[in-house]
Amino acid sequence: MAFGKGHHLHLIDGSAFIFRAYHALPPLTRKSDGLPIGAVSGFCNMLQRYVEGNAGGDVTHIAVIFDKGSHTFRNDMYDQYKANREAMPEDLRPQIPLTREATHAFNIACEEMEGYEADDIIATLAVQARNAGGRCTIISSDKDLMQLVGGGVEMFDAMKNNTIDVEGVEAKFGVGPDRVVDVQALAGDSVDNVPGAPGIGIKTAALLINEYGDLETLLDRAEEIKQPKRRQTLIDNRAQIELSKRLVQLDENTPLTFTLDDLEIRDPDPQKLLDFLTRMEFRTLTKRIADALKVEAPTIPDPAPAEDAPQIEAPDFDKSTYTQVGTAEELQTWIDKIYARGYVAVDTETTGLNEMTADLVGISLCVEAGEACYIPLIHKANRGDDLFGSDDLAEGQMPLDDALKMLTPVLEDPGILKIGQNMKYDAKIFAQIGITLAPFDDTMLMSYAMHAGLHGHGMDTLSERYLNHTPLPIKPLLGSGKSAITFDKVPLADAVPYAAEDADITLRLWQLFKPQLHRAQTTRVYETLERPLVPVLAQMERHGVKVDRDTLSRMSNAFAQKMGALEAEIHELAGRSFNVGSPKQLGEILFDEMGLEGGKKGKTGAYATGADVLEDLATEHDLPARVLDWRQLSKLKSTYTDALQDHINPDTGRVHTSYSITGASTGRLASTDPNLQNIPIRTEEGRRIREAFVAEEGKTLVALDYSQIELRLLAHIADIPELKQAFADGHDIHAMTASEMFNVPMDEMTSDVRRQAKAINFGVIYGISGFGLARNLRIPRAEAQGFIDRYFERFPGIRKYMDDTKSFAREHGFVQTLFGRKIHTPEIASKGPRAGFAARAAINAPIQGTAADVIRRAMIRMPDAIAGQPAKMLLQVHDELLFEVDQGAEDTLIDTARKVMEAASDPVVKLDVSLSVDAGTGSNWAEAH
DNA sequence: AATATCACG
DNA sequence: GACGTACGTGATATTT
Repeated sequence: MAFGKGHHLHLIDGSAFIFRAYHALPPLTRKSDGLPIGAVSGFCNMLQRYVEGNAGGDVTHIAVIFDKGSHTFRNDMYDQYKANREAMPEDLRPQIPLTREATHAFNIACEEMEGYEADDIIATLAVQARNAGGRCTIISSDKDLMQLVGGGVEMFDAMKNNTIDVEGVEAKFGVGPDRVVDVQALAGDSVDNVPGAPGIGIKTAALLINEYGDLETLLDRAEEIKQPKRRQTLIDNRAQIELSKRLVQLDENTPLTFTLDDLEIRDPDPQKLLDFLTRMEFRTLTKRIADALKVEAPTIPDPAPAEDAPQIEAPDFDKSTYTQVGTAEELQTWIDKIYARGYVAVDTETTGLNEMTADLVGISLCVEAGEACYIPLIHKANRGDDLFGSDDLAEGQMPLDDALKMLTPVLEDPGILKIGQNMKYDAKIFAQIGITLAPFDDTMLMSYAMHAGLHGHGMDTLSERYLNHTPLPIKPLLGSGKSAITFDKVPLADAVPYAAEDADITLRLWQLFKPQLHRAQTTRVYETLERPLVPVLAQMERHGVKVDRDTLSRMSNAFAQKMGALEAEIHELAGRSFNVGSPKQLGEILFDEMGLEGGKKGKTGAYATGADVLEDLATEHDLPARVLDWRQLSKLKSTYTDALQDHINPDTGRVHTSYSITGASTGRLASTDPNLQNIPIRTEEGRRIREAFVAEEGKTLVALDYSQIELRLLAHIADIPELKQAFADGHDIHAMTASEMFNVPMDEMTSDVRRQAKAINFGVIYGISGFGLARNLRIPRAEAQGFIDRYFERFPGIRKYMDDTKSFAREHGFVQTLFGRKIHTPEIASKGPRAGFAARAAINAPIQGTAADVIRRAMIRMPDAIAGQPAKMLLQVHDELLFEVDQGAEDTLIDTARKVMEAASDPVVKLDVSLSVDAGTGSNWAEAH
């Protein structure tokens, strides 16, 4: 039956798929010969997912459309068309023909045409489909295709998972699809190098087109335009605008050599498809598709090890080879294997995620890829959902004490390397029962040292990316929500494969990463900045900080009262009651019901009601000001005075945070459960929460913080003599900047002027923009830009640093700290606003990252330095360390700790600026700071 | 599960 | 009046 009513054609923009796949994935190579295949892999995955997602839908016809060659009829019209395109990356070029092959392998129509862009073919097909009475969905978010939308044609952005219809086009261009080319002709397109009219963007263009109806009328009647500059632009550039229109206008009459009927959906030939995937050596995808096609997955042989890059031969994952260890004899054979080898991958299973309260349930070991065991210790005989089940232990387990007696010498043997994934967790679990795990390697930290900025470092991510293997999920074992059980209730038949596999994966990752670490020259970072931090953090976390429940509870009550009063007042002012905590309802009250000006809706259609918006409104009305007060109290109560109480450990009376070593790409730590790195300090009311963080009876809290560490490092890294001098002279750096920028003598400096200068100094660290500074300081943009210009004039080295850093990142895909830590910035190569984000992140990363390295070094040296003193390090807050020390021993501690912190960069990095540390003491954190 | 908001350096 | 814009985090409440 010929294509017509009831048929639905899907057209995939092939180039868009390829580029997205290329940029979304790390540079994967085919194992056997090193051929880059990352983009092909991503392309196949996206294709597969797309086909899967539409199975059972109404799609009847499908095709992937590609560009062919770089020369098209548009180049004949205008030789600069797409002339500013960057050359295709070297490792992508060989993958292009493979994506065509992939499309054929999936048995999906694959079309291209010399001299035409993919967009023209798509346009022609879409129009044909529409004229035949059918529907067409274009899978692309390319704005050049938006002119086709309407009358049964729509677009689908597979990345954002949303459909672009006529309304979507109107939201983007301000005109309907039929006038999109007119707007594009005027606005031009920097990506495709379409000139358009200088100084006119989409907003203005839409305005003009809507006023005059269409481009031709507008150009004919250009004389009538009131704004002189705009009028002149249109008159002067008429030819260029008309050329632009011809460039953006898609050719709906491409001479196709096929018809819509040739695009009818076809089942793939399993043999052909699997052949292709096998040839590409896509292990995971081959398996998945074989499963979907209900045929046996072909095996992909591992390549022979090459001379220079030793490959470890690893068998496929096979959970049937994992064993359960239940007797002393069995355990002894494993211990013998460990001693024979000198290393072992270890993983613990516990009753929870909180190491302070979780109990050890079992231990898994792995000595060789595929050879792993699980030693269950306290698994229950019955599942937890059996209310009347006894607490009897399951069969086949060694007594806990016997097992630990045998394993402890191994775990503590200095000659046996223990390999783990996130060893801080296991080390804390073992520390609870008096076992000191050492020495160890940690695959999570190895990945962090090599891949920071590229992806997360959890086991699932690493296994999928580097072993092509999806680990067994824990969810089906534990359940979720109310019916969730702890691991000791998991039947051993399920527990053994799950637990043993984790150890197996860890060992394989270690075998893969260990040699790479050396090749990537990140060993020093791993050995000096990551691994030694683990025992230090484990100690701090286990020690915890004392938090006074009564203080928090009293504050909660006081906040609740104030909030109640404010809420009544707010409802009064609004004229009705509503949920003050709902930004959606608040926005409707403010902008719809009360009619306040300046309501801006975000992409979800809700009004923005952030603090900046409310502060502006506060000059007009009392309600926004009350809401701001209410929000502050609400935040303090829910996040701090209420929630912190729940984190007080009943056994220790202290709060034990958990630091994530790999959470922040720059090298900073992150603190969770609870986050103790964002306890309020900036407002008086919030600062009082720190009064609840107290020293134990007879002890004192000591806080030491680096003074202006990031600016000092900026002075060194960007090599700014004036800044270095100011630090050497002990001048207030923000005041000095203010003095320079605002022409205010130092002795007449007001705190407000200094505050502005401080914003500029920090702005520089963040990759400043006139817009950002203007918004931060609430000053006109031109004025902010003026400040920045003067700043760069005064400190030209700063601009050079920013430019140099950006080009380094573009060339290498990463930036580095003074200590060699690499922070990858893959998005720097992307187009559009993402590149801007990436550039600013690249500017910030060496500074923030070096500061993070410095305090890490101080922390690593601290335990030895203060050994013998009655003092404990409790918390780290990026540039601050908090200690608890016996009363009377404060001065000695401050003396020691300050020396360690100030000398932390020695001897690896010789800084041109000194590091300075401020100290404070008190019975609570508010006083000590 | 996503979004908005706001706490910190 | 092209465009969108400080860097790095985590927790909570509301809404989908």
